[in-house]
Amino acid sequence: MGRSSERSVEILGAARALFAENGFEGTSISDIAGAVGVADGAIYKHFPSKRAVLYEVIREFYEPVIDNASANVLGISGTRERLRYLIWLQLRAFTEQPELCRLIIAEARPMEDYYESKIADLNRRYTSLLVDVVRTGQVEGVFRGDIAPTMIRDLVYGGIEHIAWGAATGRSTIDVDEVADDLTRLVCQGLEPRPATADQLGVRVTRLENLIERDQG
Amino acid sequence: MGRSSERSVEILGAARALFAENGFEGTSISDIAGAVGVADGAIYKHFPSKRAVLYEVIREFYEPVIDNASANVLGISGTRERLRYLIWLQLRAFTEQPELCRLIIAEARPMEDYYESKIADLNRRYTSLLVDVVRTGQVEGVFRGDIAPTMIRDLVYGGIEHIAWGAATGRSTIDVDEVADDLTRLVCQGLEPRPATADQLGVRVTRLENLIERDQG
Amino acid sequence: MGRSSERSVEILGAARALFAENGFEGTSISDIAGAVGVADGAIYKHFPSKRAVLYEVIREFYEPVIDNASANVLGISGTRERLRYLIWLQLRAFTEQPELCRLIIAEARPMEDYYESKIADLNRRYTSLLVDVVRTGQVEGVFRGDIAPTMIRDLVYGGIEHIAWGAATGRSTIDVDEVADDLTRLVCQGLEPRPATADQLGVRVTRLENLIERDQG
Amino acid sequence: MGRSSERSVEILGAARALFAENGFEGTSISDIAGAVGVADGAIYKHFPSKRAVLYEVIREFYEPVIDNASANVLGISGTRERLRYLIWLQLRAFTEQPELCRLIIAEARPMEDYYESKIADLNRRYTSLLVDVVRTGQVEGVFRGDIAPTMIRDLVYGGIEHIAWGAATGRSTIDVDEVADDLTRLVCQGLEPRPATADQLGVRVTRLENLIERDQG
DNA sequence: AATGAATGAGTATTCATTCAT
DNA sequence: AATGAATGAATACTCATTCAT
Repeated sequence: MGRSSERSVEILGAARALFAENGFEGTSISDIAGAVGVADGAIYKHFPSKRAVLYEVIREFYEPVIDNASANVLGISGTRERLRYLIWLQLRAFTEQPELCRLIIAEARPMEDYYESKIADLNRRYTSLLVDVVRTGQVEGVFRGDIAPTMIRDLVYGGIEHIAWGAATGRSTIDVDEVADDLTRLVCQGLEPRPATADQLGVRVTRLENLIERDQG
Repeated sequence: MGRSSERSVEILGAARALFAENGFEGTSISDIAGAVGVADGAIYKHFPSKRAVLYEVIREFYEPVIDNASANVLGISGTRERLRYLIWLQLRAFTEQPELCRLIIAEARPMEDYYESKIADLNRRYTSLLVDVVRTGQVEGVFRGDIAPTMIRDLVYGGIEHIAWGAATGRSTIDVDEVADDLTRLVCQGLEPRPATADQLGVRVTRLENLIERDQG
Repeated sequence: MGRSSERSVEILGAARALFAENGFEGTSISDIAGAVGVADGAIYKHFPSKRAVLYEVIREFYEPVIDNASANVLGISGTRERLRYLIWLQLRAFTEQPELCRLIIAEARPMEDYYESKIADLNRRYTSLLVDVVRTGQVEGVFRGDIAPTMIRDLVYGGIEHIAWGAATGRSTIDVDEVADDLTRLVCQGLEPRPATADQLGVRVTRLENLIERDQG
Repeated sequence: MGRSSERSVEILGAARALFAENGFEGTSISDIAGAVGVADGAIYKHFPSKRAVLYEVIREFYEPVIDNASANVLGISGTRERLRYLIWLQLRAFTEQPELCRLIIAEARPMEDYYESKIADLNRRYTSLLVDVVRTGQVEGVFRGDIAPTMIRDLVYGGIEHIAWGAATGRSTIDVDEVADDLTRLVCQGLEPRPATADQLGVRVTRLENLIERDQG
């Protein structure tokens, strides 16, 4: 495999730095070759296309994160703790490597062949960890069963993306642990199975009263 | 303003259709000029750049939605109902105009000057409606006060984006009303201020018992 | 039509000279643009592709020849004279413009879309003149009717191509009038309808005797 | 000679198949090396260049055909039969191996060094068989002596090329024996030495009568 | 307001050939 | 005989933007 040669490593290193700094479209094969100190054509001895370089850069960064997450999540007991771990992990990844995360979200994901790529596979493997945690929570009765676990997955990862994006672009700052706590508490409480409380019923009664008054007004 | 001339309207109409179909990068000034039936150069009598055309197309679509939302949200009583309305509105926008939403998310947002653009301003105005609702909820005591309203904003809009994206790209289907109900319930319940219930404590006690037993086993 | 602009004329002139000298593959768009004194991209305001330039160069040369041939051949009476005229015309074209003929034969014809191109249409129109002449000769009884006119067309034009090619590449020299006479005489005599002669029968009898002797040997 | 090593044979076999399928330009050294299962550079231990591989592929195919033709033509008695044999042989070659013939005609022949190559030599040796047959016919009085044998060679091989080309590209179909008969008869009759016949004179007299009447009308 | 020709920089990819090992 | 990484030149085509008319 070309993947293991020293030159491939050099190319990926240079590409990673350039992609992070200038984006995928903003980086040419010539830029990468120049940074490595080889001719343009040499890149194609190691990778079949520019996009393959991008995908490999992402994979190299993504895979260990996923392997690590897969291994650790099983060692954590308790649905809530597992959820918090996955939320915290993603927040930390975004906070520590905002450029690579931007690359994945803003450049790789909109590509038309993305959903057939290895990267999308990795992403599915990764996010399915959270789906499994939620599903287990539902089975054990810790979570309500009337909500799709995939919706929770989208809510959590979409939410984290937006929260972290603001921090990554310098428009806000976040404390990873604190945000992880807040999100976990929100989601767990939101998913908590419980009988209707007087409070909750009160809200619904108010709404009905309003509607009725409007009709009569 | 040249923006309101008949020709400008024609240009924006053609651009909107082409951008929606082929994306921003996939549409050339020549394509737009050709669709309108004018020479390439004519576009520049009405808009300073291709990107300005994009931003104007988005603004034209976005602004009425925001004005409508701003007006309506005030006519709705109850924090929960207001929240549900904003969630439902965003889900419907995504479901009915997936191409334009894709344009905003995947093409406009990654642009480097996006956050200084009018579109970002519009977006801020729009999403601040939700921030205000949450803040009001906190003031009124309906919501916990220990969580940043902006975080809720990011969570809700980021979550909706992911949920709707899957539907827009055909990988899943959603029922707008149902999802709006689910999300509203989840967030409201998650934000509900309340002392620990026996139920909730029970769960945590059980967990501790489990951990202790494991240590002793 | 861009075809009529002065710049188009300049481009075609430069392309014609360069194609004739260096061939199609041996000429780049940059070469043509450079010869005209414009930027590379300017070529594409007048022609959609490099191949379109080639086809237009050929058409410009070919069309008048064909129009002229179509008009004149009708003014000539007698099948033999018409045939000789077409043969002579083709020989002269090859002798006077060997490079352009080479371009058509060696570069345009092997192209995969050639048979769907305008050039192939022109060629068909041109060579069908000879088919019509032969067919008329057959109808009038001047030529035998037991041979396909299209085969004669292929024989004559294929033959001329080879004959003239040797001259064009400097490997031989030809006298156009003389060769035209020879070819015309050969083809007309070869197509002459006549009863079997003793000579001819003798040849065939000899062949049969040989075959029989071989079998008995 | 390295040419005869086992590896060389493998290379030529792979190259032949690939050239026939994808053409010379459409086949890369890498393709050939890959098909053989060796590294790219290995090809250059056996052949000095890609073009040399092409020429060798053609030679390997061509030489036996020529040796066979040379041997057989001497075993055939009668100028007409010899001529027919050569015509038939060439038609059959085209019909059975259209791809290799296409390779020679459309790819090898247009190459600039073709006429100095071994292939051109082979071709000359091959086509000179027909020149010799015609010349012998002239010496024996079977053919007119007032026509250059090389012209007959060009006419016959050029004609066959065009006739067979249409069939090879699927635009027509041919029956090899029938076409061989037609061509042989046409050429032999066309070359037949004979005084003007009454028939022939009759045609010419008629034409003159027509011309005179037209002038008087 | 409109034209439309011109710009000119920009770029991924291919491939025959070489050469140190 | 073989490797296979490296070369480096080569190239058609695109397109936002300008500007003389």
